[in-house]
Amino acid sequence: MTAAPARPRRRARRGEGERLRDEILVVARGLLAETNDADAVSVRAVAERVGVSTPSIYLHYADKAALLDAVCEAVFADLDALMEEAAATTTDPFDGLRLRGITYTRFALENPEQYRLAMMRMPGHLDSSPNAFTADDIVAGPTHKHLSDAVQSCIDVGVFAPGSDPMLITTGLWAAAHGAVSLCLAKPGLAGDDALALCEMVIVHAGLGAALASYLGDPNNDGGPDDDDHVDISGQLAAILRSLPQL
Amino acid sequence: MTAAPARPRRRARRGEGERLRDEILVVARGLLAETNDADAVSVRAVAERVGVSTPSIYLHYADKAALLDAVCEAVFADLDALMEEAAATTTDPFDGLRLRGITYTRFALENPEQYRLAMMRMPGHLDSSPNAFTADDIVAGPTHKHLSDAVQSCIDVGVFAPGSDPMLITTGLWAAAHGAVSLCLAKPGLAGDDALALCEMVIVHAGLGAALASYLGDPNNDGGPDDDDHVDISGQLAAILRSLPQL
DNA sequence: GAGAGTCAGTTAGCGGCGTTAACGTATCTC
DNA sequence: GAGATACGTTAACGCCGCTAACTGACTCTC
Repeated sequence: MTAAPARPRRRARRGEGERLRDEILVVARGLLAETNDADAVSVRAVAERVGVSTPSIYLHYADKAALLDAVCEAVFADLDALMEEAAATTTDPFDGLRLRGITYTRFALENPEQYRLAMMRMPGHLDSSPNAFTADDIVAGPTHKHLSDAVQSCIDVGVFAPGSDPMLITTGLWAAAHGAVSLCLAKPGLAGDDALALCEMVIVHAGLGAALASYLGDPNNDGGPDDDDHVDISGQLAAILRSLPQL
Repeated sequence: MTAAPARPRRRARRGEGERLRDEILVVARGLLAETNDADAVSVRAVAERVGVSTPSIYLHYADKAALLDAVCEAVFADLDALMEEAAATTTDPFDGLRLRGITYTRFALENPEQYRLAMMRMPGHLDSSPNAFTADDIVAGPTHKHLSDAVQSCIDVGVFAPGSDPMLITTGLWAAAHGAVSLCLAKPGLAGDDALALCEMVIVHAGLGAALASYLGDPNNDGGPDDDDHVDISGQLAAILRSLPQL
């Protein structure tokens, strides 16, 4: 059986071809959420569930990758709103970064397969299209913009040293949050029983580290390529840290 | 043609069944390195290249996932040695952490598909076996041990505050390095033209952040679940950082 | 209202994949 | 030489993504 829909689908009227497109998207997204397995979201399975023949999918999506991309896009459209909603609960810029990060990682932990599709695929693969979520999409998207604005606010209040590159810090923070959450997803158990707690720790550390580095001037990055002046980094750092007041 | 080997393969002698197992592993690893695409490493392609029929693979590996796991294991066996070699060039514990991290990320950037297979796959997928590189394998492996020893050395010299949990810090540093490199692999262009530089930055920031946090006592983690005492975190932090001596 | 056009699908099929069942055959033991 | 058996082979199943070719229903024009 190619498809045996209980009620044999009223065919779309003349101008309503787009209706099926949306229906396919909804079904694919639902199937992905149910199975948490992108392999289970086959073109055939989606078509059957929609109640339509397999090749009909290709009338609305160029290939499977395009369909999955659309699903990711739909899912990620919610993420930025969630992050900004979370950040709105504080007025402190540094805390805003933290809240955004926590929301980001929680979202990923709650939508693992969607996150994997959007952020853990490598370009050039069979199941990955050229139109997929690229670096350009990330930088152009609202999330990156909101994040870098928050970083700029931190620069303004002096958490990051004046003159710091907000884009670089933004990317670094994103990388840290992504690393924590993707590691938790790929290697469950590594973070113990509270993955979100590890993610928060990594995020906070990344923020603090970026702040400290911006004021210290990155060690090992000061003397050109051949800086084998083996100073006692650990000793100096420890001395500085020991003399710190409690927060 | 199922396989047309130039010289029609001498069949293994009675006790030498294991020879083919190794040969398959070598071919699979080579194919992966050549194509940089796990999808190109099909059971059929490997078999043809070895000069053997497809089902013969299953005499030596339970399924495709098991074969890929074996490839990953073989590749990653080199990584720990590389990292320790790099760390041996310094006596400073904190610098040792940094060098290990850089070596780790460089290895991943140079062996992207192998790294992806080992660290960016999620369990429960079709191409992922239960025997795959798990959290337990990581913790039990030499790399994690060497890394946590180095973290302990940093605690001993006071870079991380006395009483810090070395395992937690180790996992956090690993997450940061993983995040930087996996983001560079999944979203090329995000790090600009020098992915390794971004990775190094993220690694250094993670280390500095963990150090600073260990002495500050994590802010936002001090007052129990309902710590809505909205102190001016950014202001306090900025004040502390501004008073820092130059390294 | 009859014919033309085209939108929105269908049926049939290709080549590839991972995997299994059933069958051969070279090699060693006695 | 006669089994026994380790080491493979041939054939096939059911999935997959994807394409070519066709058809029926609607709508527009004359």
